[in-house]
Amino acid sequence: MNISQAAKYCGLSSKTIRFYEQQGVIPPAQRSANGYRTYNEVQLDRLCFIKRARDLGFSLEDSGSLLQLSMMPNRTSAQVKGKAEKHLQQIKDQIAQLQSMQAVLEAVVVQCAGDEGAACPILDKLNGCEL
Amino acid sequence: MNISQAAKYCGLSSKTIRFYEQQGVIPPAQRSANGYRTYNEVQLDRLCFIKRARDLGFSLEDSGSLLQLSMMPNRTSAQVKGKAEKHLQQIKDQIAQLQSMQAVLEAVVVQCAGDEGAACPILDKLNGCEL
DNA sequence: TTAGAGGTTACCGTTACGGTAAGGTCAAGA
DNA sequence: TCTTGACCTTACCGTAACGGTAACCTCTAA
Repeated sequence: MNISQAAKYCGLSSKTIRFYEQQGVIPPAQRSANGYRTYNEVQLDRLCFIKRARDLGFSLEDSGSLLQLSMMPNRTSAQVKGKAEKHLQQIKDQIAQLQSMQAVLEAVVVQCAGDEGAACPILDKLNGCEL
Repeated sequence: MNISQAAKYCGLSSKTIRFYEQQGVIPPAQRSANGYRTYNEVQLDRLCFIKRARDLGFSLEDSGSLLQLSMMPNRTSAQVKGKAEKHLQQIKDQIAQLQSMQAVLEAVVVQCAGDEGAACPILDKLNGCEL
């Protein structure tokens, strides 16, 4: 299986797969006689694993670590859970931060006429006026 | 007022202020005889404006555009509201995405024993097992 | 034979800074 | 006066996770 087929199968781009390989997130793909990368089921599974971890917001480095753990029989679920919980907390923090931005923005957008006039509560807010 | 004092006043770093100037987000600061940047109230206000916009999640480019609008008497509040609403929508999208990650992660973290065993629902999930 | 599709490496650009280096400036103490 | 430390300057590298582009090779079908 060529790289573009593997990419389509996993929902990645060819460039992304090469990048993962170059970063050491996945082991180097085997090459056929013409130098093209080839992928078998095991490699496909690894790619999909990384894709799923990335979709859950894990960093590429963490995704690689999780893949390593997944392949180690002597791992402990505590190791994995630790990483997952840490990541989960980061997500919660991000959500909280975004929600506070959202609250301020919504409050101020509602008050803005959005017409041809120059008066604007949004700019007032950014200028430090309390309102 | 020197750059580090201005930085402290606005809650920025000196490097960040220099970066903003170099990016054209704020006009170049005046220099005293020794070549040091100096800041007066007007410049401080601009810096704080950018800081507040950044704190609301606006990109540096958008923050600069908003500052431009703020200084233009012939602006319309519709221009500002348009940018704010677009940004607000992006924030909402980000929150939704993070929340879906959070839901999956929480569901799977709860099921993980987090002990010395190798069995791990988190890795199962990443390996594509439905559970 | 040739065109087009797909493969390869390599390098630049993105965002918003932080880190570090190499050097000039200023105020205060010995 | 000398020095020391804190502050300023510019300039360049690194970050995360790719996408874009160039220059070139390889395969397949008409």
